Amino acid sequence: MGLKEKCTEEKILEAAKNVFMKYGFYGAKMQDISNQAGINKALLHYYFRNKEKLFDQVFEGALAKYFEQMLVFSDTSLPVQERIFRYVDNVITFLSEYPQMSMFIIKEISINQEMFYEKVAHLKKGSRIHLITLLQQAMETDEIAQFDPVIFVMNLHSLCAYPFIAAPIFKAIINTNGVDFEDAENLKLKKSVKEFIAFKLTKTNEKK
Amino acid sequence: MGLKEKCTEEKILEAAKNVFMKYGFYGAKMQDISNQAGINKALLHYYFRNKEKLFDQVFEGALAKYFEQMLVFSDTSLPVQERIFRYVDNVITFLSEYPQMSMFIIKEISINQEMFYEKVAHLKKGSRIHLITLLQQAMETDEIAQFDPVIFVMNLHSLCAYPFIAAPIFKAIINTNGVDFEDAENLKLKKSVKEFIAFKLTKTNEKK
DNA sequence: GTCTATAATTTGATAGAC
DNA sequence: GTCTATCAAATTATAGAC
Repeated sequence: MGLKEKCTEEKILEAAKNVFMKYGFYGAKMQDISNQAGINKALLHYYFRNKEKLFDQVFEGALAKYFEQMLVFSDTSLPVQERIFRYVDNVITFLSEYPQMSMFIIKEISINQEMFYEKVAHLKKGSRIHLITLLQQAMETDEIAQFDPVIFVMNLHSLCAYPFIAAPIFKAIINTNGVDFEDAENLKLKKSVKEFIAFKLTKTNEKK
Repeated sequence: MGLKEKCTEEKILEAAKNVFMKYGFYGAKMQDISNQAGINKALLHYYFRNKEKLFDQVFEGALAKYFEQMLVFSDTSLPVQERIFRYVDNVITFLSEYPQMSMFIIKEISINQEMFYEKVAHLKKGSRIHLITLLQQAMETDEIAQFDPVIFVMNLHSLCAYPFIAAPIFKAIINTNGVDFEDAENLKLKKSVKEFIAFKLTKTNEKK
């Protein structure tokens, strides 16, 4: 495969990523994608056969990147809290580069759940440690405090992902109040999330 | 307007709400809506002229309901923390009834931002107290601890809204682990969010 | 008000020249 | 590999009978 060929394919994938992420599968138009890639519409079909296959490639890439962020949970050389801290750093940095990533993945999954189960099964192969399992084990050895791990994981993901999902609405509301929520806020967000983690992992008041 | 007429219009709106929320504007098909409403496709146009106008009605209704949840911030008879607690109860109960609400609103806004600014401007007329303003005032009078109100509001909305947004993906991941995240978890979620609020509002360690 | 039938438009996909 | 021209299918919207 020549250099030019690969270049066109990448231009298409890049454009497809942008358009699919913004508009979703149905909202994205092949014409838009080819325009943004600066090539002819017929070439999309030449390289990817049809819309669905092009979408799949974009979607799988996004999902894989998202799951990649969680590899740090498996780093047994670090204490549990430190692993979670690093995950927070990773995922917030990652999402500030791809702010529409969470929304894209979730929206497409909510429309077509079956698709997801296949892809996840594939990604789980990587023998990674699940955060919930990790927390349960750390509670048994008293490395961390006792709490509901499911709720905690939900809270954690909420704190990290939602600010980017809700950026459009939040910006609109906040900006009308004279405050500005931009990338510079990421540091504050990381700090706040870690504060929450430390609070949950070290507090001693939740023993039912 | 007769009884039967109103009933048809409501059946359409109900069906349109379901279909638009699940599939978004582009993914929703007029045929699906009419099928689900149990009426003929042409009637959609008779009552609402076109797809866009039908969508607008659904969207505005959703947005208004969401903003309605925040009225409790203006209840000056309650202490600040109690207002926020009640908001958490309200919004989580509300979202468990309409779990696709947040996603729907955010997704459509991210596609068409201009639309939103009009609608928000309209909704802000209601002389309601903005939570950020409320927090700032409470900090000045030392009713609550000092912290960044913007990050806090972001955290708060994250903790409440994201679990419902991410329900499809979270269910898929968690369930494969043998755990189940269902409506019964709402109480635990409320408790956890309130714990976070109390922690932020009463802690004394953040003075830079 | 409600339906059937059909027009008009959009859009994904293909054929074939270069 | 890339383009133009065109097809085929899906979908919004309308016309007109009842």
